[in-house]
Amino acid sequence: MTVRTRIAPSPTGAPHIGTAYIALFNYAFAKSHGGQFILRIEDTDHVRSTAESEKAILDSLNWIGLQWDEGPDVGGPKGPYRQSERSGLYQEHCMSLVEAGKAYPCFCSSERLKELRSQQMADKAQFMGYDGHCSGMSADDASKRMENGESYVIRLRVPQDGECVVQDRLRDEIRIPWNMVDDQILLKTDGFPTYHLANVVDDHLMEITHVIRGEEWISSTPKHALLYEAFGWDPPEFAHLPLLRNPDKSKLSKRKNPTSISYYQRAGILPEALLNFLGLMAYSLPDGREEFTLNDMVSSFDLDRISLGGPIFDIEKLKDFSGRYLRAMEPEQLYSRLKEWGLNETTWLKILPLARPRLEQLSDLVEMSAFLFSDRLAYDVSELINASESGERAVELLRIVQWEIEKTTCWQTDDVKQIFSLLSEKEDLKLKKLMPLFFVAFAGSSVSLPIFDSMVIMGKDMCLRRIQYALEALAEEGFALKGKGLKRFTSAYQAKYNKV
RNA sequence: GUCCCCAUCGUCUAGCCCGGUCAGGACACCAGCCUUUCAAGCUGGAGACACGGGUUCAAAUCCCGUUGGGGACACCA
Repeated sequence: MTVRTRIAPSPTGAPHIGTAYIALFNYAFAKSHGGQFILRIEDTDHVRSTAESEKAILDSLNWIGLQWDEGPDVGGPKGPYRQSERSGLYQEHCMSLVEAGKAYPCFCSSERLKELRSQQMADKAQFMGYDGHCSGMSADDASKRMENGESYVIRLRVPQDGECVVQDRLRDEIRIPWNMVDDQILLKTDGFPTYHLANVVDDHLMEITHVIRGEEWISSTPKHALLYEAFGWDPPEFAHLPLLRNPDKSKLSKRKNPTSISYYQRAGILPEALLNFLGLMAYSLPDGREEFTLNDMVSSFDLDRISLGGPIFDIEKLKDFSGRYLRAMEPEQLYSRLKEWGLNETTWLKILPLARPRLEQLSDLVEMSAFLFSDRLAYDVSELINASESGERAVELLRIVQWEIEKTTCWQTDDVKQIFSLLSEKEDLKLKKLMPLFFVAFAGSSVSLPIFDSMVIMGKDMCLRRIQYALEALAEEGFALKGKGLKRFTSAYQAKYNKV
């Protein structure tokens, strides 16, 4: 039996550093056993999935140096590798479960479910989840209602009592009482599968032998185990990796840390250093070496050496690693990496039209454009505060723009401009009044190159990071939104900006 | 709240499975050396077995409990 592992990202946002981390271990495990590593796109959430995001994920994983044997771009014998192109498969499989009585149609409205949930919350119920309202319906009744065109979902029939024993490669067996598991939706109203169904069907059909994924999945593993059993399939071996954490130990999140791989790319972290560093998270080579290549890791890889404490993603140490790799390069090599990174003709030709009207000496150019290549700017906090009505107001405006940037999927000058036009309109402030703050936040000075174009050159992730840096600088001076104030501001923002 | 997972320097970790070396390394920090400065480099320093009970001649290591942290509880993955 050849080992086959997979990474199954969902294309619903910026490529996440955690995806690369999980992918790395899947890759290392498969390759160390002479097996295959597969990339599958889990785009069953058709509302949130985008083609841009899918592309960004593939690009990022490629950038970091991970290559898959099968995937949507390279093809393979078990394709298609995009779940949206496999809908028929899930429906067939799901209906076979219904016929066998292992799943059932449910006609409950989302209103009823919402009510149920808030009731459970209010009662502080021990069990939160579906109450099995439709589970006892006769097959006749159900098919009648389906024929009548009523919308429905298909739910998995989960045992009422007893416990599910899950084998985890990295832990002892995990026992979860069945009454903690609710009748999971398998097929949504739109006919698309949920993660649980699609994942199990695909892992089986793609002959995945080892499911190496994040710890967040432990509690839904019983559903997956039950599905394998219902289909009469042998389950793969499960290994749940500890989650990457923020410095405050919570699960790594973009609110508290840059999580997008493309940010690290823009910031000039070397991909081999990032990969090396990720290999140090929850893992160590048997010989204790800290600097290693992907091949080094593969050749000595031992999944059982994973340590289970959730590692904090420490950017300082990542920078140190990047520095080691950089310093080891010959100047020629360094120069070519610099060009590859972005210090090249293409970039300069984008910058020059912006800089030209402002030039007196050629030498002006370097200072003028330095911020486009920087990571963290040396902020003068008083400038940040003075560029707005007050420190508090600066924080609010930066926050709004942060949220608005996150919402955009396109990143051309017009898209950027639109963000600020909206802000100007909603906040009833002229752009001239509004923009100084953002000049300082993005460029480090209220006098700079045209900011919308500059933002496009820097890229969305770097812009987001600059806001974070500016917010940090303001927080050091005591200007911050947190706790209840943040909550109140967030809902006010949503009411104001999210008009549908 | 309920269920589940986890627990060695501030951080990443070695050691744990198979009890017995001053608990080892790396980042960060501090000091010295080198150096026109800084960085890098080199040398040194400070810094951890969460707590309480067992088992044992002996516990970071095995067992139980407590505490702490984290995750999950969606027609998201």
